[in-house]
Amino acid sequence: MEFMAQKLTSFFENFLKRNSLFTDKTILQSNYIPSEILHREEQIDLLANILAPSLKFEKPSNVFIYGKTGTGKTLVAQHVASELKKTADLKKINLEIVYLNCKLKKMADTEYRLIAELARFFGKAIPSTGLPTEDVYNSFFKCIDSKKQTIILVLDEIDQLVKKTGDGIIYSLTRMNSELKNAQISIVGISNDLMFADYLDPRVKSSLSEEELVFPPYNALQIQDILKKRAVLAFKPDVLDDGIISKCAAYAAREHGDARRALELLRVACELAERKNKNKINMTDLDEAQEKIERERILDSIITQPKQFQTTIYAILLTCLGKKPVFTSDVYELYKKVCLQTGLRPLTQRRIGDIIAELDMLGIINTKIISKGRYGRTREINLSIPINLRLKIRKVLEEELGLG
DNA sequence: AGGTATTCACATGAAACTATTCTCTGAGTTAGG
DNA sequence: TAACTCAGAGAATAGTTTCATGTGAATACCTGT
Repeated sequence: MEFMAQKLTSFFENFLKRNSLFTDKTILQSNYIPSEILHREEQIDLLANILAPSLKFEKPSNVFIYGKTGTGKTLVAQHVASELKKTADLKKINLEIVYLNCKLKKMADTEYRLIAELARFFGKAIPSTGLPTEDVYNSFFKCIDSKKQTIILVLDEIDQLVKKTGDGIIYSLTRMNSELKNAQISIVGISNDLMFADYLDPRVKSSLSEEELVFPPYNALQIQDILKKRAVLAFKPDVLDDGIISKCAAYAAREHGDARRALELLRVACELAERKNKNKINMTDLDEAQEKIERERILDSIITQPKQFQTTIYAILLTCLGKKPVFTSDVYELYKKVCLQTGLRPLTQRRIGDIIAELDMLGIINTKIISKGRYGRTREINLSIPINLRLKIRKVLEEELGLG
């Protein structure tokens, strides 16, 4: 005991003595807003031009921004918005910019919540439930029309909202302009899904995308630039071995140019190196970081799933141990048995089918709909969990579900 | 042999149901004047 | 009579169930040579 305590104390002492490889870790975190945004000059310019009329109290065109994850859409939108707001405040112009992420659960992922959130932004107290949506609309409407002002509404991940609840909200919002006497609203929609516009009603589509902005993926060189710039701020000099940044960039470029991922990779690699008491990062750290990120992603998404989902995953896991091609029915049979053991009320196959589809979305499994001709049509399910992780996940799930 | 038509075993859609959380409304109750 | 309490009606939402319809290609079934 004494010895252990001694050991711990000295560990902590060493920890403090150990010089960190970072000068400022926050620079590499995804919510950090850099002072200068690289390789997006064109988009920044365009967006600024589109929104600028608001400074003269002319209604800016609605804009539709799309590009894959990690291409800087949100960053650019927020940057332009905050600059615009600064100028407007300086010139005493009534301009409000509201940024809402439609994907955040319990925030703006339904029509009611979106409007409620907007109304709250303008100082109304709106309860989370109980009121008819219509009332909230009215309340919001009255509130913004009480004075002459321009409102720019930035809706991030708008595709999630529309997929879930339809395009009625956007329609109402765009139409609102013709009823407002004093105020005016413009919408900036941001979407990851390039095909998103196809789901929209043509009328909504044309009004939402009066202007369109496309964010192409970064290429490897551009990611390198971004990484280098941040690395200078985030790390102490000479921490990075030659080639680390370019390898990092190469990884990310392969993953459709996701800069966020490249930054995360770099950060995690550095943390690992630091923990090993090294004063430089090398390729091994990078590889380990890659693996760690993947592992945590999977483990985390599994642990946070509801019981029914976990049970389904467990059933898939076990079914996959046996034979090669695994179908929905196989999983369902095993799922029912597992439910019997855990005392969980089994859901219908219909529902399990949906759950399997959702797990596919999450990237925990891989499914493909195949036709077995005369013998029907079903999903072929594959686990996309690396083999060395499966045992661990199985144990975790057994614990979560209370299985012996 | 070559060409349709069937058929299977689910997928996929739509609507309706259940349960929970929370508001609003109005009837009934209470306390003070 | 004003203030308060409390039950009931009604909304929003998430997670399901029920019922209905869709679907790709391996087979079964023809057809005419």
